[in-house]
Amino acid sequence: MKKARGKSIRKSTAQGRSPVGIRQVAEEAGVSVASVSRTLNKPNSVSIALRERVQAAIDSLGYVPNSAARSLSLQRTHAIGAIVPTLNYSIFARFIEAVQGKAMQSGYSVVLSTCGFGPDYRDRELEQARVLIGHGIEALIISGEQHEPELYRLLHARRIPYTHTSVYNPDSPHPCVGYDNRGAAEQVARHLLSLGHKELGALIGSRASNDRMALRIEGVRGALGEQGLALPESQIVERPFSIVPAREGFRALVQRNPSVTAIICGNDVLALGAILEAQAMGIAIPKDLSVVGFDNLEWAAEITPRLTTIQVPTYDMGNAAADYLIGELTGLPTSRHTKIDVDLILRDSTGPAPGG
Amino acid sequence: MKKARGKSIRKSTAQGRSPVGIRQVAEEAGVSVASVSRTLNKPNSVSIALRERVQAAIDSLGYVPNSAARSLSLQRTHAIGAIVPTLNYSIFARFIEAVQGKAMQSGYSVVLSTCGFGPDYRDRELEQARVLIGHGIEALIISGEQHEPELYRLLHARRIPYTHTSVYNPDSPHPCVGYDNRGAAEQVARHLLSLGHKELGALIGSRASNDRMALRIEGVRGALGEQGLALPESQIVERPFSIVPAREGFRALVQRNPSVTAIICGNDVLALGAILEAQAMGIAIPKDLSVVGFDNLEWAAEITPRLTTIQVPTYDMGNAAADYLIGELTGLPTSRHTKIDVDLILRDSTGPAPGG
DNA sequence: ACCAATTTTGTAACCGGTTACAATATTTTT
DNA sequence: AAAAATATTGTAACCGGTTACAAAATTGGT
Repeated sequence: MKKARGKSIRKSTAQGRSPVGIRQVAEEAGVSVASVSRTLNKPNSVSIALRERVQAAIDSLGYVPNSAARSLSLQRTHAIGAIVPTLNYSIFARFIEAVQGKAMQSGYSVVLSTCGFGPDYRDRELEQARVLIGHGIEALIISGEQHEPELYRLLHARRIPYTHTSVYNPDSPHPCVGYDNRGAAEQVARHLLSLGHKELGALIGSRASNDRMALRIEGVRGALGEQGLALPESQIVERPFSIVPAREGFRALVQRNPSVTAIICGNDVLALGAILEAQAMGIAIPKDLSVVGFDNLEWAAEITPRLTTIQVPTYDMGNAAADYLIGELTGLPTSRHTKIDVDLILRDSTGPAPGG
Repeated sequence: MKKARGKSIRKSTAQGRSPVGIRQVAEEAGVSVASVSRTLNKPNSVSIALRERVQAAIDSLGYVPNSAARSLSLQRTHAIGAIVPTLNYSIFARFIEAVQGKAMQSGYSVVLSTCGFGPDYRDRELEQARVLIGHGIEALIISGEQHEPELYRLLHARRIPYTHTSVYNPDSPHPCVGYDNRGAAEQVARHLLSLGHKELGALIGSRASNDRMALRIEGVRGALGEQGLALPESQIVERPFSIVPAREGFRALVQRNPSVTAIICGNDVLALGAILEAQAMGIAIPKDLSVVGFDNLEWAAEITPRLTTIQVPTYDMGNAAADYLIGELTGLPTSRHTKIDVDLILRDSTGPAPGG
């Protein structure tokens, strides 16, 4: 049963990788494989003469280490996974960019997936997570705080550090890096209340597939409740984060609730849709109606009227999330719950309630 | 010199991975490792009884295959790399989203990097590419057609398939999936010429760090040249792709060249900046001045005036790029140069030249 | 110059999968 | 029922790095 697989005739398929391994380098340099490995990984533990000999061999053979072998041996892949709903919204794009930058600084790569904003986002997320885990990620970033229990089971079973993002919940058993959605929405509502608004409307994303939206509605209701006011479901409209649906949603909302004097939007895109449609309908902002956004996208300060919105330091959040996970992976002290501060930016899209 | 590394006492660090390997599963199920591997990879080659026994063992032990070992053995990582200038511009974000979706369908993961829009983008790109290659990517997507020669050397040495994107150049020795930047710009210029415009301005990104911009200027000059017209450097302004610099650039451009009646912008964000600043300056669009964008971002049809721009099917481009590389990797027939068609969308930001 | 302490280098056993080949079990053919 | 063809299973040698331990070489002290 003994047999020797062709060693001299290496795989030579069209796609064949370079047949230069550490052993070839060792032979070329006339040293042992250990010395080559050491030259690469801790050059100081090796004499200068040997180091130079090895380096020459590496250069002449064009040797490049095999990452899979290295990963297998070290039991480390140096890959971090991230799943966001979409990249097509600049908040997430910027977030990922920050994560990637931080990760790279520490020698990690980012493997990316998106799960969409659909009602099945949890299943899709789980599916993506399986692929990422299958790819060997050492840590995982997920968005929001509603996820399949199976996802957590997978992560725990493999002891993969992870963190929620875009949410801050110090009481959660899960780590998180994010902001206080409820508090931010409260702040928005209080601002409107202070301007004399009593009847609010909300143009948001689907709560069923975006837990941040649900938290923000809670926040609005909390602030209203303090004044004995309420936000009935009929004054809430859920629409996808796109301008056209936002316009249509805005129209439905104000036509159904003519007494509403201010609209809280789930993000700046919805707010933009609201403003555009209001303009088309001849509704003056903020004279007839106030509009508040969320995220403070680049153009929020440039449109007319300039948009009152919540400023989210997405880049900081990405850095913090990456820091947390890398800290966990390298055994550094970390805190499970990181709060990212957001600010209400007052601009021209909010004003006193009409006839207030 | 003989020694046995503890086999019974596996690594048990805090970060230690699950010690369940294929051999443990085999033992639990009372079969050989080959059978376990076969159960996982070609279930049909194994009897039902054995398959069920193995599956039970896998479930009871919570076995998850080690991707590094698999990669090492198969000499495949199933990872594709992608480097884009930034994710913070929806064209690239959508592109990556498409690539990722396609890749996942074929069982590949996407490892992502950004290299920015700075003058040093080539070096940063090379650096990122090194990391990605070190991570074991099997193919690489890069943006545009200007790259460090060293990058190509690296890719060729490892026989890593790659493709340029956002550019279409059938004469290039390099594969590409993209559109004809020169032709698209020609089309834009001809449209303006047909409206009677004779003095054009260009508000674009840095040509030095974005080869697409240079190609488009060539296109504009080509179309103008046919009519004996020209686009002097003084009528070209380069600015970062952000609203604030765009506004400032627009102002500089029109103040320096009062006779310009139409402005071709490098993308829709620059065009938006131009429109906003024009409005602030009391310049009527399109009556006094025509503005054309590029990319047809979501809001281009929604702003006032609706933006005339070039529609780029970014999603298709991402799909095509992924298809090309996966085709290369799996030995399918592919074509080196894939053209993505773009269209000029005529809207309200362009009109007859004033007094024409 | 001689022996101990220290530094440098080499050997070979891992990491956890895949798979060629051999051996055994089952089905089909004669 | 025996022989031949086919299907199933097992053994162990890979993939290409890292590193514990041993051995060799160098340095230092007296």
